[in-house]
Amino acid sequence: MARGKIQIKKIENSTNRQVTYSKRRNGLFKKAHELTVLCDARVSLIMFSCTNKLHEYISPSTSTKQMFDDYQRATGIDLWNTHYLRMQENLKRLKEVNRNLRKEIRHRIGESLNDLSFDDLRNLEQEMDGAAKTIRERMV
Amino acid sequence: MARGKIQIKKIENSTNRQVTYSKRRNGLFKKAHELTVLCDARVSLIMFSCTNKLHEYISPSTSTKQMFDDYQRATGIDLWNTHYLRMQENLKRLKEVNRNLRKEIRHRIGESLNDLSFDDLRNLEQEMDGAAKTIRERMV
DNA sequence: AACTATTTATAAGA
DNA sequence: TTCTTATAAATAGTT
Repeated sequence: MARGKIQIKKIENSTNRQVTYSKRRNGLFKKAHELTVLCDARVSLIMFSCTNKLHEYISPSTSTKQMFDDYQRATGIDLWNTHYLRMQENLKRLKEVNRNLRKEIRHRIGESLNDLSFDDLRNLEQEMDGAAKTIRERMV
Repeated sequence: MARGKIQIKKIENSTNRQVTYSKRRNGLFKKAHELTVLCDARVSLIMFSCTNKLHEYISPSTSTKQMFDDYQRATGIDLWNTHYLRMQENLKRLKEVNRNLRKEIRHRIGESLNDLSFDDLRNLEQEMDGAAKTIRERMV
């Protein structure tokens, strides 16, 4: 029996804490579902116990991902930032590679030669002659 | 006074629905906070009313973003997927472009010539000769 | 927003 | 863990 007002402070006895967590978790889920149905609302309820066990409730009309997306839209907070940053770095790196490949092609068609030293030019010229020769042999 | 069991089904009168939403929302927040304190748990509670107004509770010891990250880690579900799908397509496109640039370079050093028609080869040869000439002029 | 009759949740004991 | 039950808390309907 519930004897006396309960105090809202951490339950120190870990067994009691676990039991209370389990009971109240179910209570919260029930309330969340009732709110969903009664008021046609969408509810996402995620909890981690102090032992980091995950429990969640999500309104049947939606999904956790949808709620996250909607939350982000509603708050303007970029929850994806970390992941996004990693991909952005990847993109940047690829664009740099792309730029260098284009530059190399320009050199091979005789453009942007200012980039190159005399030695570079000599090597390039020899490569070009060799390649042209290979191509001519191919065409016979 | 609460007269008779309430039925758990959508409240059709929109004023009543709004009032009930507001009351029960507060009840849910209170319960969520009590669970947080009593049981040392972390709770994220996000709701959208049927008019799409956002309300949320988050345990003081954490943040919504942290909860999303932890949720993702705990479930293994990649919630970022949709979000980075567009970036992934961008990455794929850039890789394809880079692949083509590399192929063009190979042609210009006399490799992978099987890809090319006779006309391609002739055009390439002429480009190469012109470029080699430009380079030689440069070296003078 | 406040009231209150009831229902509902739940703490502790079994 | 599940059930019981005394009591606290929430709340539906009303004002």
